[in-house]
Amino acid sequence: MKKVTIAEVAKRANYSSGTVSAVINAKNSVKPATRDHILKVMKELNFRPKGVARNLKKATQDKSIGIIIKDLNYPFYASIATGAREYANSKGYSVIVASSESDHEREKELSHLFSEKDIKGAIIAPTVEGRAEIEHLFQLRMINYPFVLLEDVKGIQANVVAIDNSKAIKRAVTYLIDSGHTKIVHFAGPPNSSHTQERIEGFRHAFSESTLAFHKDMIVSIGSNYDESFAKTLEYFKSRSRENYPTAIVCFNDLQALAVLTALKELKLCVPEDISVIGNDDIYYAKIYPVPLTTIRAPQHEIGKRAAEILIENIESATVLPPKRVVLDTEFIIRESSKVLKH
Amino acid sequence: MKKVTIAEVAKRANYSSGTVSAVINAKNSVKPATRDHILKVMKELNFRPKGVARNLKKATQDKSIGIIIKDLNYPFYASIATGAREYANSKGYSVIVASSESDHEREKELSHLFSEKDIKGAIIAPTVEGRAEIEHLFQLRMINYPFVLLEDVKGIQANVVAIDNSKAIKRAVTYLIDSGHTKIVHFAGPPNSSHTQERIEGFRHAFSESTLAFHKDMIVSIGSNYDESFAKTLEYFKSRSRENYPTAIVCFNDLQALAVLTALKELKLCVPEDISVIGNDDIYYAKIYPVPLTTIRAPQHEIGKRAAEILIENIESATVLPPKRVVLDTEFIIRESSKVLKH
DNA sequence: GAAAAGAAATGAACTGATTCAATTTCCCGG
DNA sequence: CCGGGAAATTGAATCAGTTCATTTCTTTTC
Repeated sequence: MKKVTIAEVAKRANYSSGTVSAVINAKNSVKPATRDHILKVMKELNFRPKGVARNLKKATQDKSIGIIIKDLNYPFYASIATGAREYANSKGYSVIVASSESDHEREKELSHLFSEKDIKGAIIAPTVEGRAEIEHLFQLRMINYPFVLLEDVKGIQANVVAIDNSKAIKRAVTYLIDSGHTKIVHFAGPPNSSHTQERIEGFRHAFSESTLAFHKDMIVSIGSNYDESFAKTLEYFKSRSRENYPTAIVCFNDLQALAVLTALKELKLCVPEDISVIGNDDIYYAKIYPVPLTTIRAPQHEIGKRAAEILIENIESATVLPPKRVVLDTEFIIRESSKVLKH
Repeated sequence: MKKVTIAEVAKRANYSSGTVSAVINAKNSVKPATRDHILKVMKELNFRPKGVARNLKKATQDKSIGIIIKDLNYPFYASIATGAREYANSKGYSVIVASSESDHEREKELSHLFSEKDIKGAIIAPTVEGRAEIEHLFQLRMINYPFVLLEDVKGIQANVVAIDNSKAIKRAVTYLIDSGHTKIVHFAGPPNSSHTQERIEGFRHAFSESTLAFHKDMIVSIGSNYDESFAKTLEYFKSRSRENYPTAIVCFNDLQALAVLTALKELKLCVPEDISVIGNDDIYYAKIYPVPLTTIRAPQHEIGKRAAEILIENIESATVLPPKRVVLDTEFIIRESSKVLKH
């Protein structure tokens, strides 16, 4: 199945390529009868003019940026994308989004796709599996392709807009300790995520600055998707006696926290009376939930906006700019899923 | 600021364009010293090879499709996109997503963007504002650009994968009527959406087949975003006496239904004891909610999958295929937010 | 140190559209 | 039926890279 070109259409229709081009571009210099005839031939041959070739000569260059997120369905990323989109749109850029599904290979493919399609730059939530596989980032850098990462990646100095996960969790845990909780556990995320590591670190750090001792049993791996977290929560509580229940759970993220809340309800445990639950991210649905979730708010909108800002600055710069690193503050939001035990 | 071309890099580096090209493409026929030198010049000039030109000659054509949804943050669309992505990926296609924000102009821009970038085809959730502005679809059709719509659009016969909104709502309302509800209202969506109209139609239809009379006060316009729906629900109940409260509310979509549930809680009205609430779509969060939502499930995953299937079939066809129209069934899911009044 | 082999670099042809000055066709008034 | 201006059409140049047969430069070998 060979590609049909404009030349073939022209030959078949007995007109020149210029006229066919005029038809495609809806120029009004073409006689209606000619136009109809050429359109008919185009349809017969299923002629699809190659966008790549069309744009080569075209004067007007479109402006567009891409975002590679890890999960289309997790509202956290959708909000970041929206923040980026709003800023980019205000600067005249279109925005397209793609999901890597936390798959390093797919991330690589997508970043190639973006650069090959002349998407002017990319915001990337990077997935680094095992040892740092970051050739694709160096590849982008080689062709001076502007990009901004949403997490630090070891081994490359690049534009980064991120939050301090460790500090954020530490703050929440310190709050729990200060409010009299002693039996605190962390329901941790997927082991291969750098976020998981940072959050565990923050958890430990809070203990090291308190009078309480950290114990590794306090870290419970509980998966990242809802169903898995729900099941593992049930399992966790069923496998221990009531006096060994924690009084507070710090979750990896809000979706997981919602799963925990639902599981606790099924176990007839009350939140926050029996157990305090703290989430992370402050996704849209965290505050909609009937027991509004105490959580650590990542400024999703702002993250997207700042990333887009830096990206566009790089795109429009005539020279290669030095990498920028922005760490945004999180906000600890106390709602109704946590309670103070003593003062 | 003129575009830096490979020729300039070549001249400045004292090598030929072929060698520079070899460097860009990481061919190993270049002497390391040469390579380093050319890379340095590339960086100095901030040379960004134009993807468009690179791809013109390249043998391997990438495979990719695009999806234009209306809202990145509404899980309904994210699920459709995911369904499409999974199928497309299995066929070797990359998928990119863009949001039109229900803005017809943006939809038009994005569809142009896709075709110009040689994204091989598009799935489009169309926004038709006021009179049918569908030139951009005809534009796509003219260049035989494959696309699939997620709603019927008047005035054009195209590939469509959709659900029967009217029928779906009718079913829910008939259920309510059969379970003894007499005071039923419909909290309708944004007036300019075809979905809103179809759902109102289904609501009326259920009444016309029952012994109950329809009255236009049963249709309450309540916006589409959460905050607006929440506020308007409060307002609705505060502006009438208790004996005029409905016993059942059929909502435009699930997000709205969640807003209604939250508002009712604030009003100290119990669901489903005092009032039954029915949603629409069955978004992910509908079942996570502590009062699991009775709703009408649109097979989001399936919609995306079928759309991608038809799209790819068209992309890979040597001839122009006749339009296909697929209407998928919805499923009425009774959970805990609704109750039967009598039998 | 010359010949052969291998490595590195060249540059013109090529990709598939658009563009636009030049040419041909059409149409209308005299 | 002719002339001239407008309308329609032509086709070669152009866009910015890749490709690859050919040439030039290095090594290696005896």
